[in-house]
Amino acid sequence: MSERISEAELVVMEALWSANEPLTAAEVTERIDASREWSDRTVKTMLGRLLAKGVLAHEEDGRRYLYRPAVARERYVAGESRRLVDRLFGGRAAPLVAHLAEGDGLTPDDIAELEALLKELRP
Amino acid sequence: MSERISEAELVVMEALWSANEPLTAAEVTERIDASREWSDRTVKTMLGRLLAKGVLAHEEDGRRYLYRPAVARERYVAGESRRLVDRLFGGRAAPLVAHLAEGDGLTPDDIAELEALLKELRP
DNA sequence: CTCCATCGATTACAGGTGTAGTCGTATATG
DNA sequence: CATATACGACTACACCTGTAATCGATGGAG
Repeated sequence: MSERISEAELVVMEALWSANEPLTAAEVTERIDASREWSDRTVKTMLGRLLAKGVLAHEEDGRRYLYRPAVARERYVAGESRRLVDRLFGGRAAPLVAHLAEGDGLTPDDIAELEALLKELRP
Repeated sequence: MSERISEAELVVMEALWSANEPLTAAEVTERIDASREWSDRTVKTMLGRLLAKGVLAHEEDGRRYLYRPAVARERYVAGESRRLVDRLFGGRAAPLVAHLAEGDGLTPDDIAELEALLKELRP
């Protein structure tokens, strides 16, 4: 089910997650070109690998494919977050936040948002 | 300065970070064997690569080396945390905490700790 | 009907990673 | 001193990743 997604592959996934409909390879490439300068070949390689990993699905549309995420972004992001917290903080989130805070990682907005969030979580 | 540390390499770094003194390759291997089952060759390969990446330093002790971290764990952990937040949350920490909370990632202790932390950060 | 553009599939290839094995040398053992 | 051993350096090799190029089929242009 959930093979790891590499960084370059993630760029492609983001393009598909942010579209709310299945895209052709060409459309994916267009949506990426803005930032990165990848050839369409490169994008197709990524699409193929993501298909093989099972994190993309494709429907046939004539002789081409329409690609669509097979894994929700929420799910992926939650998994990666957990991995990091487990690997580096023994599974505890508080030290992570402490680290982010230390390096000016938290804006006043973040702080307010977190306080609101915690208020909700408190029993 | 800060090349990326792979997952297997991280295991070796953790052994050295948790020791408060320089260790020989054999000592590093011992400290790892508890959990993983790596041959001493494998550990030596990691040590060599970490040296090449500049995240370890070594002093000679007779004809062997004593290895010692050249990068503080704090620094590494802060960097990795930032990378994740940038990649997946557009640089904002609050959504990360929200995700962790959602998946039972926060214990009541965590919540209390975070509230205390935020209280300090608030201007 | 012919030829070109396009599509997915397959192949390429260098650098990183996981997991060792081999080599030459120095040292401890007998 | 001779030899087994332990050390670091170098080598191995399959798989993943980033970044494409090539191939065979097909559909559209003329």
